[in-house]
Parts: sequence; structure tokens; C-alpha cells
Amino acid sequence: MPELPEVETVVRGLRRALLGATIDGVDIRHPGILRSAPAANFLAVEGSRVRNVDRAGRFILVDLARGAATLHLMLHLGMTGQLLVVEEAAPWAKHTHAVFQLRDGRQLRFIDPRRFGRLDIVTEGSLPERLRRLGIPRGQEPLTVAPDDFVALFRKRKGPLKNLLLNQALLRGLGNIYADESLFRAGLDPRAHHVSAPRLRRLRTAVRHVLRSAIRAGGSSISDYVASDGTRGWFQLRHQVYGRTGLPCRRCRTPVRRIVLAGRSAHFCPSCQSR
DNA sequence: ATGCTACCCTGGCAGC
DNA sequence: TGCTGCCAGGGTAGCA
Repeated sequence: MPELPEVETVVRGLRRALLGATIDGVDIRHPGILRSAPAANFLAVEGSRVRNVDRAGRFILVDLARGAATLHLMLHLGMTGQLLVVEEAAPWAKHTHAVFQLRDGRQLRFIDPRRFGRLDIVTEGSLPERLRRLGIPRGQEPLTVAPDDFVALFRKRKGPLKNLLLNQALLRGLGNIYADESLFRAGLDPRAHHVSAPRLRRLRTAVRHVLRSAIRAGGSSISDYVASDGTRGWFQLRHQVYGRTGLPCRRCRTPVRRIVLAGRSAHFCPSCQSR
């Protein structure tokens, strides 16, 4: 499940592989993955060069230049999406929905069995305008948000803390795994309401630590996730609570509990995490 | 504005 | 063995 660390790993791989490469065309094999722009709009990538690869939350942004014109490609991996840079002769994976042909004979392939992933493209407009048209949430980046801003984001909000962490309009990039892992590290119950400022500061530190550790590990590979060169991450081996329902807490041996919040499983240690 | 639920979609797995 | 039914969840539409 690609969350911020997985997307960051993919972005770093794409940057290494694609910067300066020329795109000769794109084949949208399954238009259902398009978010808003019709398939015809993607014809514009022909002859463009990759100028930058970046990330906003879980959204991957590829800046393309063609002459004086710029194009902005958005890719979202959804639940099971993969972006692979391969030689064009590489074996064909099932559920390959889009293929970008590179002039040097390689291909960027978008593969997504569950088809929750999305592609979009815009051609112009100011940065905020582009981000809006690409559907990028307005939330803060968890790795750069200042302590006071982090506290301000959550202080006057209602609802369980876990739900707030999943709200991409507040903080973008956290998903179910890293929300649970961050709450465990901060010692906070996912059901906690109206959390105090000192506890929120602790949560910010925990989020940063968990995300950075996961990025160093190349992300968590649970089912489909792989980096753009096909390698798997190993942070799943370090999960403290996610996916460990009924197993002993690694800190205190109390069985890990699973409840449902925001329509998702929330995993936590009832002894180590307090409200 | 905000917070909630239903929906999309397929592979993997438990249970019979 | 083979079938059925359920579960996983990111983002968004639609609702109160």
C-alpha cells in the first residue's frame, strides 16, 4: 500500500531513471484510470523531456518540457499501483494500464490490478491553479511542517485522532499503516479526542521518525508495492502494530487490538497507547 | 465548512 | 478440489 515513504521511494527512483529522458508517446490502454483529462490530452507528451519528478503527499508529479511549453503529469498509485521503468522487451505484466515510450528504448509502465490509481495531465496555469486542477490536497507535508503549525492543524478539530491523521486536507501522505505506527510511537490512542498541544508535539516527532525510518527501509512491501526498479521495501518487518492483531505488543506483550475507525482498521496496543 | 458513509476494484484467503 | 463470500483501503461523491 503506497503511502508517503513508498511514494517517496518511487519518486527518487523515477528521478534517477527519467531525468532528462525524452518521451516519444504514451499508450493509455485502460482509460478508466484517467482522473479528469481525456486520453487525447496525453498526446501532448510526445517529444517532451522530463524536467523534474516530485511528490505532494501521495501524488507523484512529473514536470515535462517541450520547447517553451510545460506539461504537468500527475500519477497516483492508489492501493496497488506500480510504476516501473523497464526495457521495452521486458515481460508484460497483467493490468498494465498505461505505457510511456522513451526515446532510448525504455518504457515507463503503470500497472495497477485494483485500478484505484489515477493519471492526469495539465498544461498550464500558476502552481496553485495546477495543483487544484490535479486534485492535490491542500494539507501540509508531514516531514516539513513546523511544530506550531502541526499543533494548529489538529487543535480545534473534532473526531478521533486517527481520523484526523488520515485527513489529507490537514496532513498529506499518511495512510493507514503509518498513521497506526505513528500513534503507537507517540503512545496515543487512535480514538483520542481533543488532544493537548504537548501530546500533538510528541505525535509530530513520532510521525517524522516513523516516516524517515520507513523511507530509509525503502517503504513497506505488504502485497504489491515495489519501487520503480522492482525492488521491495522491508519496513513491514519493523511494524509495531499494523497487521499484528492479537499478537503481543513488541513493547509490553499485551495483545494488539484492532478496531474500525474512519472505515479502516486501526491497530493499537491498549496498554501502551492512552487517550 | 465539516464530518460521515458508500462506492470503486481485484487478488487472496477462510470456510465449507 | 472448487466454490462462495468476505476483506484490504485511497480518494471522492453525495449526504446531513
